[in-house]
Amino acid sequence: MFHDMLATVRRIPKGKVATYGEVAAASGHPGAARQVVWALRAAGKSGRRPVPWHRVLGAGGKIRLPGEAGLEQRLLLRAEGVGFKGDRVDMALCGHSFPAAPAQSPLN
DNA sequence: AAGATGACGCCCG
DNA sequence: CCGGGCGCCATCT
Repeated sequence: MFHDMLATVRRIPKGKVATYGEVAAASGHPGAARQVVWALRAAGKSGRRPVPWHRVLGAGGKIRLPGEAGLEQRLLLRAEGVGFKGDRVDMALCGHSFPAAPAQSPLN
């Protein structure tokens, strides 16, 4: 399950970002933003696949990561060329638009 | 099975 | 704009 979230997060291109809610919806689990969190947490612990966790933000482009991790995330994003609006990420510029990938409906 | 946890999201004050 | 509270959903103990 969290695998879906991680897969979606991995699809976020460099220089772009997405919110937990977006990732959840794009993963086919709308409303399961918390599962994205859980997935990223689990990924950071067990999995250590190149999951661009830093490209995942809270609604409005707010960094929800506490402590140094949050600073780290900001640095990484800036390093990728993500535009910032003060402490917030400029979603209007770097907000990644998912191809609407409903995991249940590959048909289209 | 019930209770607790979480890097959330949105409404209200 | 910020803080607080409640709801959501999957997983773990």
